[in-house]
Amino acid sequence: MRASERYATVLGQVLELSVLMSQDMTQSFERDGLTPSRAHLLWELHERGPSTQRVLAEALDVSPRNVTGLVDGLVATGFVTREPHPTDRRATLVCFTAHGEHIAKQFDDGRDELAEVLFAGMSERRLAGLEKGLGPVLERLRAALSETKGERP
Amino acid sequence: MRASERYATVLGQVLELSVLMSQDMTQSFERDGLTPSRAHLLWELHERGPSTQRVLAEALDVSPRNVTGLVDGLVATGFVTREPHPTDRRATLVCFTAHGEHIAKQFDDGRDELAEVLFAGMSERRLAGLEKGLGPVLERLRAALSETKGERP
DNA sequence: TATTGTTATACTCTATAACTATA
DNA sequence: TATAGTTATAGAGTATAACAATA
Repeated sequence: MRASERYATVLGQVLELSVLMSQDMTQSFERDGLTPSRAHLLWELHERGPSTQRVLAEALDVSPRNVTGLVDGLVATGFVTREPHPTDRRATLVCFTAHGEHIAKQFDDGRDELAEVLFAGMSERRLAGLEKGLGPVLERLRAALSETKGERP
Repeated sequence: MRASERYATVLGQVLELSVLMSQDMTQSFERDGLTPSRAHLLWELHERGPSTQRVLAEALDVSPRNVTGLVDGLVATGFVTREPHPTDRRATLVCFTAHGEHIAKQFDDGRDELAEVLFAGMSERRLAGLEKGLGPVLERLRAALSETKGERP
């Protein structure tokens, strides 16, 4: 098989994988009454602990105004609260409620379950091959994206 | 390395890949003044040739009303036209303009470029490893998704 | 003066339900 | 009666710009 054909085959797999993963993610979020964007915010909050909206806006690469809306929704549905920032009276700290914390922890479990679904019973050799193949692909994709992002300031 | 650790590593790669791919797709679409959803419609139209909105709605897994809006936008920006269906006067055929056709063909080129970015210079062996690793992952993910989809009728 | 978050406004994507014209 | 596409309505996600309170 020629290289260009192999490229097309593997790229097809990568593209399908990307589509299916995003479907899978979306479905898991909906399970808990969350939208994808709100779940993403919860995930970042889980990673960082109580954060200002400014920090969340940067983490999500989204406008501050947008974070206002997402946090509004999460407050209304009982996932997070807005607490006063201890030293900066302009800022608010977004914090988990007990329920929000619980759901966020389930994200970790969901990840483990997904890993089990995808890889259970795969040989160590096959897994290593996958890892070594994906590594350079990711590096190149990261590089390509940061280039094109830098091009438009 | 234990299997569960390997799982976590590879799953991390897969998740990042999925996020980066969707970023890459989004950026390429924007390049031509398109939104992601409209570009997706164009892609399906490119695959199928002139199609009714009903067919597009099913292909995109989206409501007929939504297709009306997407086609409205694409007509307004000169990518497609609505033509009368030759035998069914209820239906309209969505067809490319010359400009739309041209952009849709560029999608194919973009795919080739992306393949080049991701895989150029990779050994045949590494590529084969990647392909053989991704195959079963995709199968399992497809199966998992069709299961959960079937669960909620 | 600069930063945090908000209000104001607008556009895209999405859905369901009711309706028109046709099959 | 069923289907193709529309109007009507609604909600989420996104953005920019102007503004208040605070740093």
